[in-house]
Amino acid sequence: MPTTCLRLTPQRNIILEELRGTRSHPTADEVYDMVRRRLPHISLGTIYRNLDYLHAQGLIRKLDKIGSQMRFDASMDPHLHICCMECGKVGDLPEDAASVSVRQEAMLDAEKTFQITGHWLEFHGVCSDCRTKGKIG
Amino acid sequence: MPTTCLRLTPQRNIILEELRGTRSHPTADEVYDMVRRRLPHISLGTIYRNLDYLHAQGLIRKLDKIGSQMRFDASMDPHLHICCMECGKVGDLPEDAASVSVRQEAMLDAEKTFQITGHWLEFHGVCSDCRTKGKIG
DNA sequence: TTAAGAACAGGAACTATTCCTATTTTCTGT
DNA sequence: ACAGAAAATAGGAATAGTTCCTGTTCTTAA
Ligand SMILES: [Mn+2]
Ligand SMILES: [Mn+2]
Ligand SMILES: [Zn+2]
Ligand SMILES: [Zn+2]
Repeated sequence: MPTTCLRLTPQRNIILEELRGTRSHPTADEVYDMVRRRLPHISLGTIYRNLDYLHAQGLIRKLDKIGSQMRFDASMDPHLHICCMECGKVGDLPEDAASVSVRQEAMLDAEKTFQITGHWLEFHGVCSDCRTKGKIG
Repeated sequence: MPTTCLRLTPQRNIILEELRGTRSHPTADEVYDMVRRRLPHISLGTIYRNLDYLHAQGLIRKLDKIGSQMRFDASMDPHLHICCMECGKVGDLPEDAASVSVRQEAMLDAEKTFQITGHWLEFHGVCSDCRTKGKIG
């Protein structure tokens, strides 16, 4: 059996290290800026390709529903996200902060057409920076 | 007091009528195709501008988290959405099909930084068309 | 060692959406 | 009804996040 081994090139390693070193859920070009300090000749295409690769390998998360740009997250333990409606900052919520309960009887009709496989839940709010700005300005 | 009156131009009226005549949650250029049959000279910019206007006036919904394109929905009664992971089709679920319960104690820590104002919940699944295609092909 | 495959840098292409501008339509006060 | 002001429109250019392409370099496995 051909083992689909994980190939960790220097570029992939450094992308992963940088992502693991932040809690800011950076966009692709924020990752680009972080990685370029250590690999000045890396290309943005390599950033995108390898973020996709690492996500496909199950090593990082890809948040494609938050804001207008994709964001990436190296923490794989189950948790929820909250996004500031003013500045777009993304924060973490503990996994048990909220739960989604589904009423089967109400789903039955929908299940005739759609087979439900999962869901996406995200929270919206205002971060502390934007709240203080709002009070002063 | 200056009353901010609702301006319903012919273009806006027809966009609204077409959107109210479908349950397909169309994208902007699908609305464009629908409206162009009745207004052959309308521009895509007018479609976008007026879909934004109608959304700002609270007359339609704008689904910006589903798939890679915005989708629009004229049914304003509260309901949830389910999106086919194969073809991107969007369907409705009754509002009481699912509920999100939030554990206040788990939120307290997060509330110190983020003030939570709302949330977004959407379901993922496979539509019946894609299920039959999968079985045959 | 060598051939095949994978990943790379750099930059072009793609595309959904927004922006710009000259023209037309609608509104408001007289 | 009329004139001036404000808003909306058509058409097309610009923007920007992401993907794709190409020639080159690196890695892996006989
Ligand atoms: Mn996170
Ligand atoms: Mn709907
Ligand atoms: Zn903020
Ligand atoms: Zn489908």
